[in-house]
Amino acid sequence: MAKVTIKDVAREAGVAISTVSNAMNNSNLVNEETRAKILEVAERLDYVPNMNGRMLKTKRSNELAFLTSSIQGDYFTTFLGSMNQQCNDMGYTLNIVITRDDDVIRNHILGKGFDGIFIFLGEWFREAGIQLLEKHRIPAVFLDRAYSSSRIGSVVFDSRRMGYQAAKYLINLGHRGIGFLEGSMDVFDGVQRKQGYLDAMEEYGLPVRQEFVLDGRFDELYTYNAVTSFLRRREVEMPDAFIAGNDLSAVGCINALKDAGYQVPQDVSVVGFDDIPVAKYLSPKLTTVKNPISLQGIAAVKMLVGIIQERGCGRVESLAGELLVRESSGVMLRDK
Amino acid sequence: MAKVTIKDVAREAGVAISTVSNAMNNSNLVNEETRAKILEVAERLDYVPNMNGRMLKTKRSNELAFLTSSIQGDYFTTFLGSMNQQCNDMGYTLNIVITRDDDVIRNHILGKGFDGIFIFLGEWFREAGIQLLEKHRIPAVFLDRAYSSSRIGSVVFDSRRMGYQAAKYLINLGHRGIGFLEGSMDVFDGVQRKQGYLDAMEEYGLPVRQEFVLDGRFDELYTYNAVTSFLRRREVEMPDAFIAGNDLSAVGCINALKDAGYQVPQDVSVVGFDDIPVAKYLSPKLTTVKNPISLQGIAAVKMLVGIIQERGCGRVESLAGELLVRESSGVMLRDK
DNA sequence: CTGTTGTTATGAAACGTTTTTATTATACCG
DNA sequence: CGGTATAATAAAAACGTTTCATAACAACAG
Repeated sequence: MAKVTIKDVAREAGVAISTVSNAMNNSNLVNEETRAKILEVAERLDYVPNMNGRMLKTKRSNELAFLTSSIQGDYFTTFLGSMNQQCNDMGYTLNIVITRDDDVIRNHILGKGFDGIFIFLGEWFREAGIQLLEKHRIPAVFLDRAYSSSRIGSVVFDSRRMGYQAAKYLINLGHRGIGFLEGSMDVFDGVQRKQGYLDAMEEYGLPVRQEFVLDGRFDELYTYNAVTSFLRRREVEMPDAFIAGNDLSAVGCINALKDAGYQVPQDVSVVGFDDIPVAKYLSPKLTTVKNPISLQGIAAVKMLVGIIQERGCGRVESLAGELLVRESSGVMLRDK
Repeated sequence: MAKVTIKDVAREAGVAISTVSNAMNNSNLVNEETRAKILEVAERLDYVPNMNGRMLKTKRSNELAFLTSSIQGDYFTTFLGSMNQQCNDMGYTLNIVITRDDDVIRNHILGKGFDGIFIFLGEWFREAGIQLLEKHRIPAVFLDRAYSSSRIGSVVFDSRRMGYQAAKYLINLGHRGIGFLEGSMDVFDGVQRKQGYLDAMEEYGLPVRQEFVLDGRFDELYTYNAVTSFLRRREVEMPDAFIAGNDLSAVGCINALKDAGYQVPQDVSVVGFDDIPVAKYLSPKLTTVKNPISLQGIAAVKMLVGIIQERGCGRVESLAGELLVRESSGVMLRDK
């Protein structure tokens, strides 16, 4: 069955297509009786306006795009759930596009007519992309970096502050040799969390021992291997605590410690980031910094819509988290 | 900066717009020299063809839609990851749309010009939706029900067979009073898994005791409550095993049993469905039926693209799973 | 010199809308 | 009854593409 267009409706209802258009768009230019007739016909024929035709004319789509390099893990789904809901509440449809391809990214930014773009592409989105956004004045909000201009904003988790707080918490427990399992250094949160940790160590006059800073890449297995090989080098002194770049990394770390015969938290405390759903089922239950992902998503939508509707302009919004003390940390007292 | 169109490129390159179009679409109608010039200009101006204009003409978008009522949980992200990859490999872009709204569904089916649709809407998609697809001959593949016609197919997990196998496994261990924690009865997998369980019970001549069949709704908390209140009714005899509709439900069940003082699997065996990532971290590690989600996603994409390109027609494809025996089942011997 | 063929480039129509402008019908007023 | 304001509808242009028919031009055969 051929696609039914506004013409079909017009013919069937015996009016001009402009009248159908007006009737469908609730214009008050059309007689109530005529409108009723038209709506009845439209309903009967399953008429749905062709979005391409419409957008070509109106230049507004009420569609937002979420460009992301991945949706694996609870982190992303939490994000997407809250953002999708908030978009709907504000009258927009969210299109989620998983890609790492420059051309696909370009097409979505320039060719699809989205009203605005959320960007969570990490290393897959670089300077050239920002130039493109700026040059063509595309409203955008970053979720994984801090950048702002008149039409571009960011909503980020204040990883630096929370990294600082996590370290301070361990220091106050009496820990002194605190190691850090850094995430990816080309990711905003990776850099910031580490910086927060360094801030705290410096504030308390504690030396940062380079051999206590391992590369964990936000990955469970990678961290497991890194910690295991670290532990094998028996000549090095042991840290009495680890801050991991995220919860997955913390899990890898704990498993490596256990497998090497250490007890968590009796021998070593471990703190993670994010509070993924499993965190509280692990044994020991994971002490972690809760990431207000849903709130971040909602704030991002509000900001982007604000920019689109010219009610606001781009800025960097930084959200605090919350340290959840569970079982993987905290045993050590000052006297150990 | 105003959006740059094919006209701008044409003017700048000193050719007609039809020539630009031909040059961009690799037609061999255009002189190599001219094409080079045009591509250079297009690149310089950041020209990206407007998809709406293009689709209006061509009626092909190379875009597929995935309509889903939710993306919470590893189940969906696994799906989406594999499907997205497969779509890209086959030259399509996947648009993920989370919705439960009839109008949004209608608009996406009829108004956006998708080449085809994946549907995972459960109870949010009913008979009227199928009628719409059929009437307008929209290629579609269901992932959560078995339906087929010339332009519509399904790729489903063979839940019935696996429900049967799970029950048979428990029966062979010596279990006789096997309970079932049913999922949602308006979901394909919910119905099928239960049916498989009933098949096995019947085959082995075991009576199905209605009071052993509880409503778990695929939900951890809901199941926890259901099992807890079941256990409180002390007059009823205890089942010696439970098959849960999915892993979440199994987790709720195990927690309820533990909290009531029972041991798993010493007192009661529990088997789940899906093999969610946490399954192997739980204590006891969960015995479950692995759901070949990625394969299902890939098969679905292949089927939909086949229908679109008229290389195949709709049918029901049913994928087997695999029983993973871990720690939450298996202790009982015939002599208990 | 005419007609044919092949290669490139162009002009114009079409896709399905919205929107602006024009047309028609109706009612009202002096 | 002529004129004018008002309401309802229609016609036409425009949005950015693709595509098809046509044009321009050269080369070449007869």
